[in-house]
Amino acid sequence: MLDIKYLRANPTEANQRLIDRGVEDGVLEKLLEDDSKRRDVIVRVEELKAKRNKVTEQIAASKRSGDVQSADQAIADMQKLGDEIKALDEKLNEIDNNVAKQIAVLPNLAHADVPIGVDDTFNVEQRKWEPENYNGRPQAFQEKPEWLKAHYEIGEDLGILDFERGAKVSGARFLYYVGAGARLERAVYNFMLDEHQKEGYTEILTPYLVTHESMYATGQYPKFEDDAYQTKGEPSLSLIPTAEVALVNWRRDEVIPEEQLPLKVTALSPAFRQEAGAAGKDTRGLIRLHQFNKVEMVKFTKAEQSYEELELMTKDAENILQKLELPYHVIALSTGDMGFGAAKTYDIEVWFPEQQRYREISSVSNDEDFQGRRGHIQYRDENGKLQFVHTLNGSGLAVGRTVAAILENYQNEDGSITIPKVLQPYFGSEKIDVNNAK
RNA sequence: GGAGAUAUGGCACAAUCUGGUACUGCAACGGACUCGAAAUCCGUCGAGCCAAGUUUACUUGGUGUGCGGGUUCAAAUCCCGCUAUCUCCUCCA
Repeated sequence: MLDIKYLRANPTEANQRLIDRGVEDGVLEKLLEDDSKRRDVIVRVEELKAKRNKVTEQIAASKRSGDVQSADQAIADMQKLGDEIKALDEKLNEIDNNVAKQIAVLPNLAHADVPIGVDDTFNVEQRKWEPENYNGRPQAFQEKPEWLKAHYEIGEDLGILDFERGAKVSGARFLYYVGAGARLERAVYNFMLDEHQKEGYTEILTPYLVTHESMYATGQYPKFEDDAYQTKGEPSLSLIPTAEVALVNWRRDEVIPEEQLPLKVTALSPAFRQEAGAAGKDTRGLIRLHQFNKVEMVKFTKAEQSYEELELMTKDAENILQKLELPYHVIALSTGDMGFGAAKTYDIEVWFPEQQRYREISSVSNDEDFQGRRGHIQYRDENGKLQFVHTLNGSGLAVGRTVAAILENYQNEDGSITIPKVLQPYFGSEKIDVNNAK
């Protein structure tokens, strides 16, 4: 949520920054008009309430002193005032809700660093990384050999990814991992969690169903309600679209002791997404599923340290790819390509040799105080004043996409898969063989 | 799922039956005593949120007794609904 005081004080600047984030011109103007109406009503109703409080005190005093007559007179006078207050309160309530609704759907403002642009063509590459030693693989398969297969073909040929039965049981965009496939997935997320723990993140296991209030605090609701799965009945719960929701809300409505900041947590969870609006995109393979595993990192930080921590968190995600020896690059997202709550985002994209292109495998964002404000997550600064924490979130990494990247980058001409060195202790062997993929 | 109990400042609690400035203690903060500290004494102390005014820190008003409603001139107190916690029963991994 944006700070209404900032919007009031800097309407022109705020309007331009909102336009950069894809908000229509005029939306802010309407909001500020209603906000001004709101304050007019507050002034009026508070005057009346102050009067009522005074008279009520007098009534109490009269009754104590036994002056029943003047008390009765005052009570009769106050009846009308009570009705007025009630009517104004109702009106104020209506305006309040109206203003709250308008501000709830405004995205976060972008940090000054962020490239301005309407879509992903304005993103800017920050750096590129390739392993020195490809374990005997042709370098990034930049000249694509004829035998090179897409990850889903390898997976199906080896019998370790079963998309067909996934579709039978749950529909499109679901799958079964079988044997070595399931084990590889487990090796990957165990490796990731261990790495993050070494960097000081506390491992958390979270609920996967959360209230609408939680979805509001992290910014999924009310604007993106169609993207989530919800349970029937009261209260309706939402399946988390990312562990970020469960991790950030962990400390909702709390004041975090300053000395605990930055507070770093990590969690493995399935992520459930309707993928509304992605029909026909990435229909094959592990790239875009309704349910996928992801290891997520979240940080709660003080305001002045959040950008430094954003760089560090990005490095923590990159560290995983470097140890897995997978080529990637880091890009800074433009104002038009960032998510709703982000003030600045780096995407990490990993090389898929069969597609001959980079695909997103991690997204690391600083939301500044956007979520802290929505979810009332605070800390006391050195002056003892309450401040909203800054929150950061990043995939570290999407597990399914990592498995896909390993299958494509580590495939051999005979159809077998070499297991990346760092995963071998987790996986239990060095290879997935063609004839023995269990 | 059924029954009962509980929810009040940072903490512990009183006021709830019988509506009328939310008690007290601890902690915290300021001061006195002291070379200094402890003890003692005096004083302050409802966090937060909203608004107005002076301008950066205050002042005033509103709100604030788990949450949401209702009754009333007035609600911690009466009425309705909800949530969480505890106990018992039931069920279960």
